[in-house]
Amino acid sequence: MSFSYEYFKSAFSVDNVIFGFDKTDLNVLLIKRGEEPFVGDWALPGALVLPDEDLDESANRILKDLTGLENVYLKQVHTFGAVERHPKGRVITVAYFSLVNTTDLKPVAASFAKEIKWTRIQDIDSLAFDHHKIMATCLKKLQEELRFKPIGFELLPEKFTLTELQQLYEAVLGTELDKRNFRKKVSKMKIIKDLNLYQEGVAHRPARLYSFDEEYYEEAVENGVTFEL
Amino acid sequence: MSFSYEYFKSAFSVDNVIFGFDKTDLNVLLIKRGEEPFVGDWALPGALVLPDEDLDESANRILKDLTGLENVYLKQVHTFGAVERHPKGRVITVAYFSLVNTTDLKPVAASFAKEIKWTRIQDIDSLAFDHHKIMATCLKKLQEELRFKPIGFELLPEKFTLTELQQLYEAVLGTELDKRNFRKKVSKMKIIKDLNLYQEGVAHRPARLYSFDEEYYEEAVENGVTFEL
DNA sequence: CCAAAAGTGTTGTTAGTACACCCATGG
DNA sequence: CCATGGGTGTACTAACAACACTTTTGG
Repeated sequence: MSFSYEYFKSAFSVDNVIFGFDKTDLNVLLIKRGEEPFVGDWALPGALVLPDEDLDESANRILKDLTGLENVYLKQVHTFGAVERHPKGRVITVAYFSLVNTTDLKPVAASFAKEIKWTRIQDIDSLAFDHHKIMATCLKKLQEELRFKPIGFELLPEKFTLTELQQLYEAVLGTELDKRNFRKKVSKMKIIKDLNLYQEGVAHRPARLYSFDEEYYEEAVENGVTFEL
Repeated sequence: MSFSYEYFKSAFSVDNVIFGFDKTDLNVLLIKRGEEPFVGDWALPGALVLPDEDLDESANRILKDLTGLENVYLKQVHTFGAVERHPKGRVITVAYFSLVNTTDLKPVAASFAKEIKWTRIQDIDSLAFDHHKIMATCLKKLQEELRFKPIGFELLPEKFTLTELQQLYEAVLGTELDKRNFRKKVSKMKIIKDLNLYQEGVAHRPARLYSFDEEYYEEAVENGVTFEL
């Protein structure tokens, strides 16, 4: 392949906005950069795309390096290619977001990071490169998706209560929701299963536990069940 | 910028699905390729991204070369980066669609094309590279956008009738719509202006002409007025 | 028995859907 | 006067929004 040489020198990267949820807040996994440029600044985890690697694979690799997780909800959002976005040359980056269940999850700083941490979206101020814009774009996309597809379950543990589900929606959408209307709507869709189990050891009436019903879920994600809340 | 050299040889391109509408059908502008690979096959118009060119600029350039048009509705849709998608090397392509009003428009075959033509979407069978998949993805995106944003006007001439608008929605969404309900919905949104003008020279009762009201339109596009039809 | 969160129905309002006839023009 | 598409209203149904009290548990 000669024409890229003749053309110009450039690179592709993938940046991944990894969302997690912890009972009340929506969080993003950030790394502290260990390399120039922007050493010591917080940034989104990302990597150059390998020669024999599809874009989705690359996003999955980043996710696995940091969290050990595979087969997680992953969505390509937008490609950022402003000429000056990388101070050292032309780097076009494809942004993805992923949704992970953070229960029992200990992220580890991979090779390209000095440090790693979950940060509440409302606490993120500035990030390296144009990563703040990338994060904002991915958040907006997540909000849109959540309104029309039942992907919220991806952020929750296997067993969850309806209140947890509602808090998740409230955290992502940044709104308050009516408890009764929320439950009415959720139960009308057929995607959750009542496990006939209850919370234990809580100082109040224990909540029923639910899991989501994969059978209905798949088609609901495809066909975009309206989940306007 | 050294690391791209050390890394691997690759190129970025942009492919543009240019949609037009001609009273009854949704069309896409296709070119007949004048270069290897796939010489003589029909393909989407596309180009390599120039060193000092943003992605959106690149998509605009393709559009201007072929149609002479500028300041047209243009939307980035998805980036395709399968390792084997280009037989001569690694080329990652960013797909855009644009919406153009085809009245008084004569597209010209630019340098990279031997021939150019509007093709009805239902008549497109196979295309070079993975362009059929790209086209299908962009069509799906257009359909989604059209349901929630009033972007259909971009495909129509300045003055249009409500029946033309309805036929456009039917062509894009591939459904039939009820005339009275359609009109009710359109008039509830504040984005079109009655010009108090009528069609001339038609062998039936002449239809009123409308144009869209840019003042309301801008915010409706931003905020995503529900235009579910 | 107190604190804390779980759970549960009804009513009014709004948007959606289905449907059929008369009107204005050119030929 | 005929053919063609333009234009209009109503009744039924389904979804949405607002709202307050009783239940179950741990401490």
